[in-house]
Amino acid sequence: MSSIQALRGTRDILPSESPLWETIERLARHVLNQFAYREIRTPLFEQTELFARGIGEATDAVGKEMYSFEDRGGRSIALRPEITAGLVRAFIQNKLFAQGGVQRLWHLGPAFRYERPQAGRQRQFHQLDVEILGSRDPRADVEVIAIATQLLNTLGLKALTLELNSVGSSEDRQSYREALVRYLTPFAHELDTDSQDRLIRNPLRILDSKDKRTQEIVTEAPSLLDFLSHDSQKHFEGVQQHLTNLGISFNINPRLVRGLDYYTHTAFEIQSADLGAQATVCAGGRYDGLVAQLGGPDTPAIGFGMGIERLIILLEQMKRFSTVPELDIYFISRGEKAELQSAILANQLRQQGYSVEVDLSGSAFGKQFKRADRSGAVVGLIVGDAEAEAGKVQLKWLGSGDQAELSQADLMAQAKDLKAKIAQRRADLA
RNA sequence: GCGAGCGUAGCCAAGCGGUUAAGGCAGUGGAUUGUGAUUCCACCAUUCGCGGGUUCGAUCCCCGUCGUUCGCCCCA
Repeated sequence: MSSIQALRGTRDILPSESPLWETIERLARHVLNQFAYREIRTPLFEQTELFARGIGEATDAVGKEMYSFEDRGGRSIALRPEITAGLVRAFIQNKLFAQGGVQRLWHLGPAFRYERPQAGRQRQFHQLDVEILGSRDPRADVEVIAIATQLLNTLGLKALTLELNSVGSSEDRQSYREALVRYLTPFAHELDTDSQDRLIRNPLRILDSKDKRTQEIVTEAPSLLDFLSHDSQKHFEGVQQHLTNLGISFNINPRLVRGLDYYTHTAFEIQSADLGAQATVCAGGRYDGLVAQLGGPDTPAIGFGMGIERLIILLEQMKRFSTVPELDIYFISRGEKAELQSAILANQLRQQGYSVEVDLSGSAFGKQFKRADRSGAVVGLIVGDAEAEAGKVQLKWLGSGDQAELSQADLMAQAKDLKAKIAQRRADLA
């Protein structure tokens, strides 16, 4: 145990898991392309102040969970606890607003929070972040939701629910907050201790308390939806209308409250029952004030973050994706001359577009065949002393065991043919 | 930050106070200098996360510590 371990809450993504990550990344890229979103890559760390100002000093993500430190120049730096703030900073700094119209952006990468790890939660975790800046139109809200649902559908995930709410403008929320506190204060001593604390710090969060008694009290509480201004209400109705038009079903949840300060109007979460305590795979909302708050021009925006690790948990439960690499050819050779020849042939075949693995062990043919079998290759090419002398090679179909000898020159001459046959063989198996 | 469970090989594990620390998978070598999911044999933990304590004796009991898992808080 004296060897160095990965830090708590961090994890290695091993070769057995990385194909799943690649699948998610590939499909995400594809769907985002369909929606005309463009990738942006921003730094993993930023000035601490960006997060303090953008996300909110009082939020847990910033107040107690941020990895912040002083660099060698005495600047206060933080690893990003989420992606939106940095993306908005880049939007402002690079004056992307000057290109007019709306900007559709996405980014996939790690974020960091100093929390106790548990199911679906790590200190370094990955998020797909999708944002559309410059539109107040409810269709923009629905567009990002449509991206999320299409991506999840493409991955084959079922049994997810879209929870939808509007938290209104900051004025709406302010008046609601007062009404809520007015209602709850007489019950203060009956609330669970966490909620008593929240009554002062962040009353809206009491709405989704897990405590039974608190839940009972909250059922009778005034509803946020009754405090929406006319405009807020109209926007919310627009969102619902467009969702319905697109055939995306949703569940209005007046208790859905987002954790970060910058949200306004639309708030949504996509949840799964199969994730344990962290049910949310994807969460987002509108943040019309954030860009201005960070020093940019007044720009409405909406987006979401999707937790890749949580997605992976769901996909692994389905066991739908293969983790076996696609290997065409496995080279078996023994003897100095044979090993030399097979190295050359392997390289030529790679240049022809094959994926080729060469057995380097020099061990008995029996062992090499065993490894060839397990490698998942379709074809085994064997060069021993006899073949090396005669300039030949044994071509073996590892599935059926059929084997034929041909000259190395013929092998290369028929390389195109072979490729079609390998594809055919693989299709037959699938 | 708080609560609970668990740490025996690369993986899955049995043992729960007496000293040879089961078994399975994987791996390596061999039976078989050249043909693979069959079979057989051998090898693979001076040691049970780490430190301390109790005991004649501790993988097993106690304390601490680290890690891990699940939950709370919070969140993707």
